[in-house]
Amino acid sequence: MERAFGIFVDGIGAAAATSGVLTALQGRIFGLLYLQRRPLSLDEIAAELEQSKSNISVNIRGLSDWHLVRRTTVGGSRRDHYEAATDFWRVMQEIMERRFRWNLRQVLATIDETERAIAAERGRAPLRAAEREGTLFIKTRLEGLRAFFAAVDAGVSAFSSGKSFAAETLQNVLRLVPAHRRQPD
Amino acid sequence: MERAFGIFVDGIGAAAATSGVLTALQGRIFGLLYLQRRPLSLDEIAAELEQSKSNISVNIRGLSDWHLVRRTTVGGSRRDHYEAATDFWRVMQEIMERRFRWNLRQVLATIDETERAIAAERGRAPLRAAEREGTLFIKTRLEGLRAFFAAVDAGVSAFSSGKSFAAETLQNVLRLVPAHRRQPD
DNA sequence: CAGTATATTCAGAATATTCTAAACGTTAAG
DNA sequence: CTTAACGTTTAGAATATTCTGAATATACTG
Repeated sequence: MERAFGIFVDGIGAAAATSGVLTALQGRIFGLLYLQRRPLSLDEIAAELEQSKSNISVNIRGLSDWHLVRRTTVGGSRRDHYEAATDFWRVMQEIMERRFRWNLRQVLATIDETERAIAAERGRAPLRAAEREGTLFIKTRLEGLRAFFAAVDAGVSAFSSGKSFAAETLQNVLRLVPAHRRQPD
Repeated sequence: MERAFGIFVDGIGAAAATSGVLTALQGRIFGLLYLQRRPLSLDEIAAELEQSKSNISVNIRGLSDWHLVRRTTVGGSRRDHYEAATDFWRVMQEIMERRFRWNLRQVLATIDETERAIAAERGRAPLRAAEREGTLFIKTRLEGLRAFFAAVDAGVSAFSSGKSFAAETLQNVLRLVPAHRRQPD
């Protein structure tokens, strides 16, 4: 049984490490708790995974943030105990909202900032013909990027609030952008 | 204009850094190329971003892998030149297939391995009653995890091959697992 | 074929991340 | 009120990642 536990804990750890959301240790903590019938204390987790208690403490907070682990209180002990959550749908929603969509909006915000900077710049210097042409190109590019990211954002929003969402919707958005921006390849 | 460029390049770089898919530098390379009307050479990119050519070389390969950048050849020069791709749908498909689904399958493979290890272990030692009960619990947990990840994998597959996909489908999978595994919270 | 222009690989430097152990703060028990 | 049992913060050690410049490989030019 020891062997099987190790395989699971390390396997989930490895998957977590490449997820872009959790660290390897967070994956291992979750793996350990998930196969446990009772909540474990910080010290038990630290001993089992051969890590310092402080490291477990800080990493488990991240897991709680994603609702992958919950803190419970166990009778007869004043230690905090933790158990794995099993509502994976909730976890997924949380990640989509707080990570994925946040990331999409970073891009949208950057596009806005860039356009404001262009407008400010234009006000200052006189505009020659060649420059105006260049600015138009850039604006078109920015709009193309915005269209895509806004569509994905809307799609993720719809999905995570339970609505159906078709890939086609996204692809339609792409069809609306000027042809010169698309490439065959 | 300098100013606006910088904002865009760094903004996309920052977004890329937290995407879990690209590094900050890869984001900046893409940002730079995306606002360019003509392909740039490695040296031009290196100069613009103040990085060594070798670093650009290695990072741009990653961008090509995701189809975010394409290598072209420019008349009159024998340098490789690069331009930003604009088929973001394709990029997304690529990431979903080669990154996201690959990650999901890592988890599914770990579950398989774990179950095989349990079976092997059981063959060796004699099985006491308490142990059999414990094994049942673990198997149930593994099945719950598998159900979720398999459903997400199927969903992503459907989505990226253009079919519609409803969140509901996923949530239905969850409803099928034993009640004791779900938690109110 | 020799020479030059280019991209890539690689060893080690620079930097960022993760981890530990000690210090600190807080709460409960005696 | 004092002490012990915790969890958290923090400074620095350990480790991993990213970046550079030199060495190497590749391919074009004459």
